[in-house]
Amino acid sequence: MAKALFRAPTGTRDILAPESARRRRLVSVFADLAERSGFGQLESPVFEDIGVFQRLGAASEIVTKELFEFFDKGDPPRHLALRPELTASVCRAFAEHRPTVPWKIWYSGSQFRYERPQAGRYRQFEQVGVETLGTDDPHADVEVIGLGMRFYEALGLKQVRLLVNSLGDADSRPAYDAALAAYLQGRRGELSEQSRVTLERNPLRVLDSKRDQDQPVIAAAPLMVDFLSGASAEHFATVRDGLDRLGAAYEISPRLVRGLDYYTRTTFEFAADALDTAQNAVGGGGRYDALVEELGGPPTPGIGFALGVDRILLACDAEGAFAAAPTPVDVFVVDVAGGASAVVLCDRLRQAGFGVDRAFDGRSMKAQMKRADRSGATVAVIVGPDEQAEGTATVRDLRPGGGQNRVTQHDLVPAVAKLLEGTTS
RNA sequence: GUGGCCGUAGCUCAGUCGGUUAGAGCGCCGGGUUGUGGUCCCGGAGGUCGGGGGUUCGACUCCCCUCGGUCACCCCA
Repeated sequence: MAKALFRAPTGTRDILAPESARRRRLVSVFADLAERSGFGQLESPVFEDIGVFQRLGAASEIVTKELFEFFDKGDPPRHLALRPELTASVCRAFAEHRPTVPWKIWYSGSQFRYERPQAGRYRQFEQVGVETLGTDDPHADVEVIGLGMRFYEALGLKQVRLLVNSLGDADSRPAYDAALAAYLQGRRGELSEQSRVTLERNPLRVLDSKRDQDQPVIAAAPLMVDFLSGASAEHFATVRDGLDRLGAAYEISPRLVRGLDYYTRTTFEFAADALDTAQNAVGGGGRYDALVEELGGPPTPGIGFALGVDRILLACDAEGAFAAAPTPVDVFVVDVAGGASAVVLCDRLRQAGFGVDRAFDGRSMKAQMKRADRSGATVAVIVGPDEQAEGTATVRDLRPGGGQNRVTQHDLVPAVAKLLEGTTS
């Protein structure tokens, strides 16, 4: 047995059928939902000028150490990076094209982060998402969050929890940051070594720590909700009211921070309780009211989310939802008279709209019938020397107790259609 | 980037205290008389035991390195 010379790079993988079809269906469910909600698709490049992502914030690990970056062959070379997320690309596209607002888009695609892989975490991973730019109406927040919620429902997931928080705006955030930093500095000695480093860089992120040692300090930390400006508090209240009107079950999670530095006001996360791994966030997002401007566009508020396809599928596995299923063909053509007839009959049946497969390499009838059975086909079309000589084909019903009869090749399509009546294909 | 665990057929796994030609199930291929699948029976192919080095008379087994996987921290989808 020859040994494979190469394998998929660390953190990447091949997705074979039927899992690949399942992913395609998932994206299709999302696309339908988004388009029915007035979102149009944006396809943006897989790589961008590295500056697009560096605007995400110097304190984000995503841009400080997780970027796949490279130079192209330009003169001078361009400094580029594979996208680690899509919101920045969306904002760049907005600043570049200046579409009329509100601009509502959805996307799906691969993203890349250089991290150590683990359960639900890959270096190349796929997300679907939506973004609404050009309005800071809290009802836009509700529409976006509600869309995420309905998507999980559409997949059949039951154990997805919605967590919401507000990080405040430019009027409320500085006071909170100062209060939090002061508090954490005061209890610095109780924090883990890593949290002390985080504290210098971005105090808010200390709230994200999962280390046991930090929990007592975090539990007593000042809360953003107590620092919200009037406008921010009102925005948050309207979002919550809207979620209530949708019948959404959600939890206020006052320490929900999220990793991207650009978030303002509303932030939220979808946690899959069926996943007992550390990576149980199957989606997350929030409002980013300054990002477009950061990227050279006009001041433009935005709200959106990204949902992790890989993790959602893991959650589906855990809940037994949205199962992968092989896509069977309708007809299997068995040709034991040289195989030339199968070439023509397959083509004719496919043109008639049926799913059709066949065997190669001149295998025995028994072997080909076995293939036919395993293909999941309902009907086998058999051509042996007799049929070939008289221009006919044997049409066999592969279902238990099914019979067979011989028809002229001219009548093949209607004969197959008759047998397949009532089956879904 | 740091740490724990794990690498034996395509897949899931056995493999004794270090001892002869490394096994099973599933899958795959072929056969069970004249052209017919599923169940059953028989047979076959397929592994330099992740790679390299070391200890030993002898290594799948013990040690080191390396690569890969996995889980956790970190980070986040």
